[in-house]
Amino acid sequence: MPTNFIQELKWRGMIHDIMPGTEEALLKESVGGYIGFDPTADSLHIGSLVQIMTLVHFQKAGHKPYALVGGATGMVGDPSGKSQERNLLDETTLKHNVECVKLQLEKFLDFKGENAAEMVNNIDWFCNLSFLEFIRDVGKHISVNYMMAKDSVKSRLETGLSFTEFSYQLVQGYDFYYLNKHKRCIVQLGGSDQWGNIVTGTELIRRKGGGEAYAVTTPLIKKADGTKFGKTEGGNVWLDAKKTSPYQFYQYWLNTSDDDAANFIRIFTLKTKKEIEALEKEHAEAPHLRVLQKVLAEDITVRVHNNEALKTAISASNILFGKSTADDLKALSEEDFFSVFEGVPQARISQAEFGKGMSIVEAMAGKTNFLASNSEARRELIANAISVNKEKVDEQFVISTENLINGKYILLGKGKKNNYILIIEG
RNA sequence: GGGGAGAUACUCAAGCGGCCAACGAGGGCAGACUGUAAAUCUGCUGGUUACACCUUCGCAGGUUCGAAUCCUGCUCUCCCCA
Repeated sequence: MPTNFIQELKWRGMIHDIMPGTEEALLKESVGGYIGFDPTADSLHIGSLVQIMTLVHFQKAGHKPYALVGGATGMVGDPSGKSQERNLLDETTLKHNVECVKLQLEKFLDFKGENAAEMVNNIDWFCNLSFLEFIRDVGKHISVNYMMAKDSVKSRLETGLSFTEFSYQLVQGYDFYYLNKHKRCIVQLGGSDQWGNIVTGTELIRRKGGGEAYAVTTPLIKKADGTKFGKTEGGNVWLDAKKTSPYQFYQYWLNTSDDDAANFIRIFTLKTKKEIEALEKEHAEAPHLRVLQKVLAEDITVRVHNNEALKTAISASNILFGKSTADDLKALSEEDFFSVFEGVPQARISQAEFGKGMSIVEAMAGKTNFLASNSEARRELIANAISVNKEKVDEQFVISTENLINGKYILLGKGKKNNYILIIEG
């Protein structure tokens, strides 16, 4: 007997829109449900984490989750939320992306047991479907008028969209139909921008076979300060450790504002209502300890990466933001040093170039490009923002061999949050 | 087709012959405070071999001792009338 999936999402604030009858249908018996992931890059980013969590909850409620990687839909391009026609990815890149995304998704779901998760790729049912078959069997059931009424299409009529993007909703709709017919998939989940596409699917299922089909969408995640969720100056926050190091990943969550932390912990962790309320109380009593942010960051980092990565991220954070000194830095073994500072920008300079020493300005800008120009380095030095091995320095400072840790590397810093490692190669 | 307005640094927006590397606001960065927060206060926000020099105010020329500011042409944008 399944538990109440919809109520679970509701108290977590994860429901934007829901089709009438969905809750009842999901309570009757264990069924299948799916979410599609776009292979637009070779890694998912934390925006997709909402969708992943929805699938996780779906499975926990006793249903069978299907994670669909859009090998076929990726070839078409979803116009939803896009103001311009997209460029198509070539097939090789697409294949590569599909494989990468698949591997990432596999981490989160349980592929064993009665309601084991399943990975599907829509290229498998599209590759043998001919164009004529498609427009006869699928296109015949959905009117152009209906398709044009969708926001994703309507908002593009002024600027234009290709037939390819226009057809997208039919392609995605067919996915739903296919999974509904072959895998007993009765609900499609997704972000709120997917509502239109999902509904085309339920419509197709009803018209083509009279089957039952439902839809649930999650809200777009917003931050209280109005900036985009999941973005930093450096770009997206990725799930791939090669693109966003576990340290940066951990830091992103740790820096969640008080206003957002309570929402995020509901959405991105599996903590129960009781646990979360207790944490909120604790946080309210001692806000400076930032219990919510810490639990949030730890929980997600462990699930996306692993325990080991979390440990390193925490120790890196303690060293960079805690009370540690130059001596603590020097006490780290070389291996620890580099694993702690993985993901921190690095530059290498030859022994010859370093010579007996190097001015701090050259080390920050001229020779390394950590900062855009020597002028900027000077400005920051005057503002007392630059540190060498955690100690503030002034413009006169010259880095000498004595400052090098283990004789070969050194930690430079600008302000509280920017660190750079300079390595002298022998 | 006719008439008018405009194009200034990341964005908005002053300046209309020398005092302009260019007011101000936003954004960004940093300092203080703090909780690696918010709010607040302060400084910075073209480059360099730095009390000077160099490159910048749509593009290309010109006038002048000297122009972002004046003239000519070009490109683009907006508005009004038909």
